Amino acid sequence: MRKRRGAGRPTIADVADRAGVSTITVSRALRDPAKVSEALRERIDAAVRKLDYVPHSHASALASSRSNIVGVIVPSLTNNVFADTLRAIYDELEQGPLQVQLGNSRYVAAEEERLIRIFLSQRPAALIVAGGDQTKAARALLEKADCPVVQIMEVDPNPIDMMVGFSHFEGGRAAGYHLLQRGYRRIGFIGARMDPRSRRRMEGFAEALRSSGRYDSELFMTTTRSSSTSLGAELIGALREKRPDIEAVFCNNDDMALGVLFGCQHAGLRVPEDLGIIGFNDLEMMAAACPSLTSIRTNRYGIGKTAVDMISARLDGEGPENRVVDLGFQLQERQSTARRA
Amino acid sequence: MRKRRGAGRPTIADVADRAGVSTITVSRALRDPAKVSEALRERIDAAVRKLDYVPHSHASALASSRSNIVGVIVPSLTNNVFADTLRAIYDELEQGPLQVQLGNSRYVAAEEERLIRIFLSQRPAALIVAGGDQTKAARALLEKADCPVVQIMEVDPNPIDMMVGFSHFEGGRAAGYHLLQRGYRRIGFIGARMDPRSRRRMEGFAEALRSSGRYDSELFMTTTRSSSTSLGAELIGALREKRPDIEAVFCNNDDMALGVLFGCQHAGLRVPEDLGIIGFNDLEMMAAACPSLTSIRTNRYGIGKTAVDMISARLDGEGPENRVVDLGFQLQERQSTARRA
DNA sequence: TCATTGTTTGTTAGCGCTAACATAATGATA
DNA sequence: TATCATTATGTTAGCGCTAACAAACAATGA
Repeated sequence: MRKRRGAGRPTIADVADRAGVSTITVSRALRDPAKVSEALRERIDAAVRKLDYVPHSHASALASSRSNIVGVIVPSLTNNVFADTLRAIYDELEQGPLQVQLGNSRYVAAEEERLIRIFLSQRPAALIVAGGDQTKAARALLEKADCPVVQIMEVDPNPIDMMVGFSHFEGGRAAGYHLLQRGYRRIGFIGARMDPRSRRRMEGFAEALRSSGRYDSELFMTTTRSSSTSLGAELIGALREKRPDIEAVFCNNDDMALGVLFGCQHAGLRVPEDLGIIGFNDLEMMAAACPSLTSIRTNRYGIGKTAVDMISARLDGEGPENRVVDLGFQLQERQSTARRA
Repeated sequence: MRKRRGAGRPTIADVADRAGVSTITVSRALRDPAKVSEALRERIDAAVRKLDYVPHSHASALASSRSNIVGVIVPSLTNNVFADTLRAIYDELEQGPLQVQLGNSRYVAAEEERLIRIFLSQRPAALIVAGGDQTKAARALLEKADCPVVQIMEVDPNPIDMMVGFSHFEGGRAAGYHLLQRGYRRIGFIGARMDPRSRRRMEGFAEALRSSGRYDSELFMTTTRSSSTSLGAELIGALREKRPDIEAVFCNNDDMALGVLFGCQHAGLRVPEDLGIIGFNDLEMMAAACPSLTSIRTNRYGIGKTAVDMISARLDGEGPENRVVDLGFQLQERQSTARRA
């Protein structure tokens, strides 16, 4: 006799035998209990517990051409911004039958496209991708994917399917208005990485300054290097060397803002008297810093939670109420911009 | 005729037809090209490219009882320490055929055990878990798992299978010796979360102080709350209230150390003159801070990279050279402990 | 009473792939 | 040349599950 493979763990057939029913009834009892009578359901549940049965997800995926995997593609694993959103996704998803599969696109659109291909080849239950700047090919793939797709971190009137986030342009603009309102006049911008979302923040910021005739491109300094605290310190140094008259600066994220603060302290500058600082995202340390740092607070955990809610609603057959959800942002005013206007 | 399911994407049979060979030959050509002759291999490769064929991982996993998934279980997604290690794992793994599946145990041993069960039920190619403090049941499961298992972040003479990390006890001890050597006398400890690794750091630290007769339990303050910058500021305030004579403090991680710095600045204390500060991990911002912060540097990226190397070696049939790899740590002396001894 | 509808359970045939065995082709050896 | 070992390819039978169809049964109503 030919050797049996993979023997060992109990299968759905073992459960069916023990409960005295057919395998399909077990399958139904596990996936959609309402389809099975009370009596059988109880016998099946007992058998499952007794045998310590765990469904074989690969077999299920093969038979149904539908896996229990939710693919999540983010551009960075080290950026705290995504960490909070990921945490929410895991918190929400790990309770149900769905599993997270995480991909790291490293801020490279082609890499994102490659990951989308790989994930789609596994027939995911749903897909979550960051932002709205996919390649044409990637967008086409996602549009014809027969699973829910949620774009996170941004809002856009033309989502691929669903979207939850906030307007980076408006966030940047709010930062600009705040500095203007505080009476700062020579206002600059420091940005690292300059991915599409950072760019939109910068554009919103520039727009605000322009509306008051205060836009000065010489005070804008960007780099494609990845953001870090030391880079923030370095760039404010370079910017002040070029333009010692700078009065305030908006940083494209909080790490950079913290670095600017440290740079000022090393240079003996007073914040906010000599330089006003505003960051973006409002990470936890911003409130603790000395002086505390003004920032634009974003609801990163809420974005992850909402994305999963949207997916769940769709999988349960209810369309979500809105295909695009704007979770907004709030200005957190703190000492670093508290100059007497 | 009964409706066919899942039609659509090309299967291995389509590739086989086009290349004029059997399916098993295609399967072999893709998994182990050396087993197939040059001529066929080329025809198969051409067919694969032409059809844009992507293997169906679930079908493969089902047939072979072996998936291409490497399960990774970490206690936190927001802790930067794990972010660096995860990044390394992704960097190394995403080049090959293996996929990462990430689980978040939230520092709860029972949750870790649950995740281990789920992951093992998918017959992973390998498993990476943080630390050496699994529940008995979890350890038993991992010991009889028929896949490579790597414990990361720590070293221990009795690994489940393989291990890469460093000694937290020694790291803590090094911090203690450093403060003693700098001439600090009333030396304290601030720790949040107090997971097993933090506890070992504290024990090593206490050991160092004891060896000089400088251990004072009143100067040790811990909490199970999760670590954050604001918590660091809060705890140093509480500690100084109790013992205003404290001269230096070791924080169980860098976030806490940064918070202590901010707390001192808010209170008008000079660092390092009034209070010496040393952290743990040496995150990027430590060098940028003002004053720059002393820390124990750990090789987090290297840990992830080594873990994957060990797995690859094992999967390629070569055992790794050593089952336990100690990547060590280095003291990074900076301004925050630069008191004239 | 019997057709009609809905509900519950079962039978069958795969999903796409690979392990195990089988066989053909090739080379080495006596 | 016959024999054996080796390599290259093929045939067959599942892996564990679920979609589609089928059948049995109960409830309903004219």
